[in-house]
Amino acid sequence: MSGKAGIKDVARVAGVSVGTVSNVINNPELVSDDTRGRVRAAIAQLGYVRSETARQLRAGHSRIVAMLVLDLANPFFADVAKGAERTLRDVGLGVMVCNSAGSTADEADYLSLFAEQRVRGVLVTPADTSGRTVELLRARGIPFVLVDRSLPADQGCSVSVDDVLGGAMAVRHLVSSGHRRIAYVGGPAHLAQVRDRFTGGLDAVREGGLADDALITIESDRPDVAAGRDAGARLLGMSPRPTAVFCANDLLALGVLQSLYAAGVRVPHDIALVGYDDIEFAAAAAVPLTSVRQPAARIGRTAAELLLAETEATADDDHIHQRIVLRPELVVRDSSRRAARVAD
Amino acid sequence: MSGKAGIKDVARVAGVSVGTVSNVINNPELVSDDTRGRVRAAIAQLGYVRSETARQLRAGHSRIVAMLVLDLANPFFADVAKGAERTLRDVGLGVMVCNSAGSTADEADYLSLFAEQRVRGVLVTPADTSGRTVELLRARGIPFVLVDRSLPADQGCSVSVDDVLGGAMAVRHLVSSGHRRIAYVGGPAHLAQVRDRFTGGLDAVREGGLADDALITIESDRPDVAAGRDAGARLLGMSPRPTAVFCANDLLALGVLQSLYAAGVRVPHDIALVGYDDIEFAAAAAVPLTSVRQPAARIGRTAAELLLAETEATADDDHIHQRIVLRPELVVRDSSRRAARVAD
DNA sequence: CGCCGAAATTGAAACGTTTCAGTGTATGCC
DNA sequence: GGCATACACTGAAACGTTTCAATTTCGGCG
Repeated sequence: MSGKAGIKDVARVAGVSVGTVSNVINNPELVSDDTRGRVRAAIAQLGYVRSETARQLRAGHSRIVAMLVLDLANPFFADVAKGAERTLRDVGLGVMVCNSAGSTADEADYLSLFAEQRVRGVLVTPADTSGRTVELLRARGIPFVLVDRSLPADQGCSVSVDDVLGGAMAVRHLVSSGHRRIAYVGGPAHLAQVRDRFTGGLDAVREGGLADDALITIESDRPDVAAGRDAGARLLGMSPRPTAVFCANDLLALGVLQSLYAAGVRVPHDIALVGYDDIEFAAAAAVPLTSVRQPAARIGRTAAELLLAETEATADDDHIHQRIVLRPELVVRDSSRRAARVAD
Repeated sequence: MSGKAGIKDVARVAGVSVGTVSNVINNPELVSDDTRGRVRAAIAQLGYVRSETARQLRAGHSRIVAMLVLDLANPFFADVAKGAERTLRDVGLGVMVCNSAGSTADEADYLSLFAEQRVRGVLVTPADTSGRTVELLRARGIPFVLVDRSLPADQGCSVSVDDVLGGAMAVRHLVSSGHRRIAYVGGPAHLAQVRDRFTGGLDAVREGGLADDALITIESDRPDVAAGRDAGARLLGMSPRPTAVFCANDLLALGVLQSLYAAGVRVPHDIALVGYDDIEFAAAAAVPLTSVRQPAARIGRTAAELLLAETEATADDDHIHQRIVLRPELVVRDSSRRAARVAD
């Protein structure tokens, strides 16, 4: 009895036409009080639920925005998703969060699914680095916004964070705390983010009047905790040993911390440590971690707003793509505090 | 040109009827090689993408399964979602992950959205504890499976983990390592999971021939890192001090660890520590954390399978609801190892 | 040579909405 | 009383598929 009632059934029970029922739902002010009451009663009685499917068919597009992230288990993306979700729900759009897990094939599968679903738009952090994903979306005419990646403004909207600035903030903090030998633990070098953060770090070193080799790179092959542990081990073997470490993300920093702790090296007493991303667990580490915060929720919100603007643009050309670059924020915690105190 | 082509356009270009085009897509073996070729060419030429929307309208339900979780940022749910996603994608269903953030109101909103979308089914961890959510789903005839919550088998399918057993495993481990005073740090007592884990712990204590007061409860108001820090502070003030701590989840344990570390109390040398959930960061802690692992991906997979079974049941009564309770697993790491060595 | 059945193809109905040009029906004005 | 006007409501078309009964085509067989 419940899943089956359609607008026609409601119309019959209320003794009106289907058009009137539709108006009661979508334009109540067009209908007389009396009729409206009868129709609402019929709806309640039948347990009628409007079929969004049929509605979409007529409208030509759905009320759903798809979000495709690299890793659902990464707290950063979870926060971005939350931010986007709130904004989109406020305007009545549903959000479908999907996980490409970094796989180009899965990403392509999802893009097909989205096209078939006629989603309203897509928020995406592409796994594919060749630009084919962006190309495909444009070719299919699906509005999209790149998240945590940037794109020349003529090619589409994007929201990213200034990684060069973030790297500079981290290293500037360490330099001004008196550190003169700083290790940079970075994930695979082919990632733009890893390179940008290094570039920023180098800027800060020079700014502080130090030579370039005050910043020593320790390259890790993956950006995770295990790789951080390895990097920590290598760090301990260096001589002279750096007095501070800047990691390209918090997972690496947590790994380094683990190594140092196991070896009895105290943080920040012996070595200061700075991470990147400020994931929830940065504050939860045994030594609360200084980190460069990515404004994750804000990224999500901004991306959602850009997508809405693009969606609402009536003519193709009355929308101007935007490339938004947000500022990160340095959150200083215990892991880098001692040196600061000494320097003061 | 791309987003606009319909099946009729394809039919016109290929010089066949719409029925034939549909057959090429859905039942290729019914169509002659020649025609099939022409139709496929037309599809490619026009960039035709089938409208899942129209398809759903005819079929009466969509190809999407909704998943409603309590907290997307919680790695546990992210893993559950991943497990479910894989299983469902293998049978061609899309997954829409939504986040109720524990809000009953948001949950209700999403349920309405799902009903309007005519989703194929719902995997849900209800924020609502009154059972109204389950009632609503049943009333609307939407197939559902409860995740990480259990339900009498006559009321619906559910997949949960045996929390009493998990608590017992953790405490048994500590008791057999020689601990005689064990603190239990638990979140708000009204949560069934918090109580169950305590019950299991008590079982283990008795089993070990100890008095009930060998397990001392430290109640925290929330299950997060900050609350864990508070609990750690209280723990340090106790006299005589427990030699081991069992926390109702890993976040609490990480908070406790932070307190202990700050106070110079060594883990596991001075105090052994066991968490619950085995989130990714348990292994990443400064002292890798012993924890009771919830088989998150397996929960997701199992729930998806149950939902599929329910969906595929043709008659209402040819499906028997199942209540599946999975076994947790104790993962021993450094945070509880020393005592074990001593006891051996 | 005509008929039959199988294979291939067709064309229209149906799915549940929204939209819109019309049809009534009071109301107010001259 | 006649007429314009606003208002309330109607009914059918359209959205893009799938499905299925009906039709055409064709080779083979009696």
